[in-house]
Amino acid sequence: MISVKDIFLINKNPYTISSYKMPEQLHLPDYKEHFNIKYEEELNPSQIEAVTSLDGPMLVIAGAGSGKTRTLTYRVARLVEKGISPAAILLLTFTRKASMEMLTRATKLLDNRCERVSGGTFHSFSNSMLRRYASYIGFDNKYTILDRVDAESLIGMIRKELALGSKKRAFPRKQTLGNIFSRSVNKALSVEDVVYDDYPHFTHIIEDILILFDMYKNRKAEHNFFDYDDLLVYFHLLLKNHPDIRDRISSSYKYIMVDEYQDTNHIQAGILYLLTSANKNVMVVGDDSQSIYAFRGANFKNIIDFPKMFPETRIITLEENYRSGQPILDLTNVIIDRAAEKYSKKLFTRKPGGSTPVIIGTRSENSQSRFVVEKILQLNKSGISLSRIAVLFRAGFHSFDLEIELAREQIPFIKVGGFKFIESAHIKDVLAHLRVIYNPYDRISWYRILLLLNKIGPKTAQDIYEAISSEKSGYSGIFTIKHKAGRSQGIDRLKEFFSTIDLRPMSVAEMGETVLNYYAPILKDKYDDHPKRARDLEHLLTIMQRYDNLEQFLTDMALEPPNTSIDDTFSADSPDDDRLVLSTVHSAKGLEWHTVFIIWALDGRFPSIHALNSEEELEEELRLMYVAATRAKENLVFAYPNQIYDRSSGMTLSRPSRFLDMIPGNILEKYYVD
DNA sequence: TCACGGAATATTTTT
DNA sequence: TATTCCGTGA
Repeated sequence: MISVKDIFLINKNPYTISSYKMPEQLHLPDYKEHFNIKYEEELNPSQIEAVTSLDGPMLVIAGAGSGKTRTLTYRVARLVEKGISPAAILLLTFTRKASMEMLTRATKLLDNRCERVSGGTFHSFSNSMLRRYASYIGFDNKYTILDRVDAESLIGMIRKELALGSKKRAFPRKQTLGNIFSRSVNKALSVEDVVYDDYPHFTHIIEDILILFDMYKNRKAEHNFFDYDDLLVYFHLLLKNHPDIRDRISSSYKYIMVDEYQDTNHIQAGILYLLTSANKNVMVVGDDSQSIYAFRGANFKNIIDFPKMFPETRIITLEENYRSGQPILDLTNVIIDRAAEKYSKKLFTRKPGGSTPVIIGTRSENSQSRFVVEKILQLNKSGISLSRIAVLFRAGFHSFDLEIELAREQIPFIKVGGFKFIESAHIKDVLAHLRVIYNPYDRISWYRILLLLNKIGPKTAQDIYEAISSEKSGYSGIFTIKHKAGRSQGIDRLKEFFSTIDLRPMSVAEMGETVLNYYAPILKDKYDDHPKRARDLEHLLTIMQRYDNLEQFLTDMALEPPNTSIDDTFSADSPDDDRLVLSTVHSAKGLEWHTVFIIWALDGRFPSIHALNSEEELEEELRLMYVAATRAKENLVFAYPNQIYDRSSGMTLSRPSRFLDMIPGNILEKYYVD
C-alpha cells in the first residue's frame, strides 16, 4: 500500500486576486468621465472590455474561474456609477443567492444603490411580472405555484380519475408522466415526440397520455395553478401577444445581463429576446463547457445562437483562469478535451502552485469515507479551515455513509443539494394548510389536509372538496361540512383550526404557529421520527418570521426554497461557524474551494449508469465532471470505492470513471488505500 | 370506502 | 432501496 500522506500542497500564501497591469494598446473611452472604482487596475483587458462596453448586445464566453462573477459585479457597479437608475438594470441569474451575492459585492465596490438593481431567476422574474399582468392573458394573479411534488399529485389525481392504471397494461407512474410533460414543454417538442424518443415502451398508450396531458392543462387553469414551466410559458406568451405590455416592460429595463446562459432553455431565450425589444443592451455570460442542465431542457446551443439572435453581437472570451493552479488546469483541460462538441478555448493561469490531482481507489464505500475524513482532519490541522474544503458528488445519496463518519468524528458540515427539506412530507403538510388560506380552491392542498385525517380517504376528500368549492365562500366552506358518525373527530378539529384563523388578522408567523399547534398530534401519530421532524417545523417557523406577506412566503417556498438539508446536528445557530461543505456537483456550480474531494468517481456512478447508453447524456456527465474538477484551487482529490455491486443492473462496478481513465500519471496520480 | 400488505418498478441532477 | 401501485379484507 502506498502512503498518500503527503499528497497535499498546503498553500501558505492564500491566493489573492492579482491586479492586472493594463497594456499600452488598450483603448480607453474618449469621453472624460470620473469613476471612483479603478476598473483598469482591478480587471484584465478582456474583463475591462466586458465591463465598460455598455451598449449593444454582448456575449461573454467565460471559462471556469475566469472571473465571470467579478466581471458581472463590476459591470453592475459601472452602470450605476454612470448614473443609470438601478431599477432600470436587470440581472438574471441561476439562483437568487447568486444575484444577491453579486449585488452585495457591487454594493461593497460602490454604494448601496446597487442593492436596488432588479435581480432574480427567470422563474422569479416571470412570476413577478405575471402577478402584475396575468389578467391580460386571462388568468387570475392570485395563482398558486406548484412545485414538482404538487404537479405530480395533480397528475396522480387525474390518473386515478381516468382509471388508466387499471387497464391490463402498465401505465406510467405520475412521476414519469410529470417528466414527460415537462420535457415536452422545455424542449419545445410535442408529447408524442418525447414519448417516441425517450419512452418508446409507452408508445402504445400514447392516446391516453395525451388525454391526461390535456386534462392536466385544464385542471391547472381551473384551479389557478401554475407549475414551474407555466411561469415561463405564460410570461413568454404575455410578451408575445401583448405589444403594449412588452413595450412597457422592455423599455423599463435599459440594461439586461444574464448569467449562466449555457443553462437556459429555448423559452428563456425567447423571453430574453422579447425583453430586449425596446433596446438591445443585453449581455449574456456563459460557458458551453459547463452546461449541466440539459435534463431540464437547457440547451447550451443558446450560446452559439445568441449572435444569430442579435446580429451586432460583440463576443468577448475570458480565458485566463484565476482560480486553480496549473496542475489542476492541466487535468481539467484533458477532461474537457474529450468532449465532442464545444467552443474551443484553452484556459491558462499565471497562478503559481497547486498540487497534482490524485485519484484514490478504496476497498469499500466506508473506506472511501474514512479516507476522506482522515484527509480532512489532516488538512484542518495544517491550517486549512473546514469551510475551505468541499466534498462533491454526483447524487445526493452518495454522501450518506460519509455523513455518518463525519458525525462520528464530530466534524461539522453543511450539505447542499440533493433532497430538500421543503419536499419532505411534514413540511408539505404544514404548507398545505397555509396554501388553502391563500387560495381556498387549491384542490391539491385540500386533499393533502383531508387525507391526513383518520377515516378519510380519496373519495371522502373529493366529496368534501366539492362541497367546499361549490359553497364559494372561501375556506369557510369547511364549516358547512356535515358530520358523519365516526369520522367527525378529525373534521371537528379542522374546523376549529380554521375558526381560529378566522378570529382575527394574523401575521405569517402566527398563522404558522396555529398550523403547528393543530398539526402536532397528527405529526406524532403519523411519523415514528417525529422529534426530528418537529425540529424541521420549528425551523420553518423561523423562516416564516421573516415574512409579512403570505403570498410572498408561499412563492418563495416554491421558487427559492432553502437548498440545504436542515437535519445536520451541528448547524445549530451560530451562522459564521466553520463548516465543511458537502454538495452535489450541480449545487456547486460557480463556487470554489481550496481543496475539493470528488467521491464516487466510479464508472457507473459518475458517469451515472443511466447515462451510459446515450451519447448526449454521457457528454453532459463529462461536463459535469469538468464543473466538479474546476471548483478546486489548490488540491483536487478523486476517490472511488472498488467492487460495488449495482442492484439495478446486476453489474459490479470496479473501474474509475471513464473520464479519468487513461490519463498519464504525471497529470493524475493514482493510489490505492485499503 | 378505507387501511393495509405484498408486488412491481424506477432509480440523478433543479427552477 | 424506497416509493408507488394495486388488490383484498374489514
